[in-house]
Amino acid sequence: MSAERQDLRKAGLKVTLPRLKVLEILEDAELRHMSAEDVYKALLETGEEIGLATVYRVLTQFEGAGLVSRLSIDGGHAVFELEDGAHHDHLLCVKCNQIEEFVDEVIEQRQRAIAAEKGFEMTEHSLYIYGICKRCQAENN
Amino acid sequence: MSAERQDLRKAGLKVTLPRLKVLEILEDAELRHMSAEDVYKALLETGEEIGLATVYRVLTQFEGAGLVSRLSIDGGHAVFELEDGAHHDHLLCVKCNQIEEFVDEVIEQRQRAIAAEKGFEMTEHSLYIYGICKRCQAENN
DNA sequence: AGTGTAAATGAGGACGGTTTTCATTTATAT
DNA sequence: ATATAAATGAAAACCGTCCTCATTTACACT
Repeated sequence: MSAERQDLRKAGLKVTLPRLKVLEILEDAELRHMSAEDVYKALLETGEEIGLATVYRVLTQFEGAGLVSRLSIDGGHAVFELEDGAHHDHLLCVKCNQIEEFVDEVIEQRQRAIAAEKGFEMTEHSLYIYGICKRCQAENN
Repeated sequence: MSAERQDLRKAGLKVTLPRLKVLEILEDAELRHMSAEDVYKALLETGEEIGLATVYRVLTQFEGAGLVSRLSIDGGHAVFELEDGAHHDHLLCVKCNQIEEFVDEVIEQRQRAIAAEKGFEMTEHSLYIYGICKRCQAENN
């Protein structure tokens, strides 16, 4: 049994062709961050006839099962990434849309402190730094 | 000439009734953070017959003119707030949708440092802390 | 292996927030 | 006053996402 089949079983999901294929796409993609549309197109390219609605459903289930996490990029569509258990925040290039990840314990700590100060029971947070990546600066277009 | 008229002129916008009324709503509202729909409803309550499309247009123009800023809440609709020149981040209650503001210079600084480390020229950032506010915890519903 | 049953899928339409279109109205410069 | 460019209203278009429902599929149990 492949590793993907096991992952799905462990997540309590029936092993179906759409789920296997979506998981493969996410694992094999050179881009770690993909929108539902990206996954759909990648599936088409590999010759799989899987409906867009199914892609959305599967990604949402994967999110619920903890296999992927969903990022809500500023003002736009959702982007998914394979969950690796390690929390991190994101840095986005506003020109090429490349996404980098980072973790900063100082920021994490300050956030907890602020929530506590305000009397909030923090459930989660989202931090995005927007900017122009090194490569795009070099191309300065 | 009212202060609102001057604000609009200064922003390079023609002084029209819809723009004046939207600005008044934002200034007089007890809620500092309002969606386009909120503003639209508030206008109806004051007896102004201004179309929702116009509200969206006006808010977008105000954003471009620096009169308001737009928050992109996780997964949902946009929320607008009067711009007061002072940068701040937000803390949102996931139960009552109340929004609080905060500024933390340590976090600001760490963000700049992270962008620099990664070779990014930072243009902006967005930080939202989600949680349950004190009041909602007390009601524990 | 065969089969019943609940779950998953595909196709297309619905949906909600936001934006566009285009004909009509309005603010401002002259 | 009037010309003209800009702003507005109403309705339709849009876009990402989700739902509906008929059909297919995976899995549990003979």
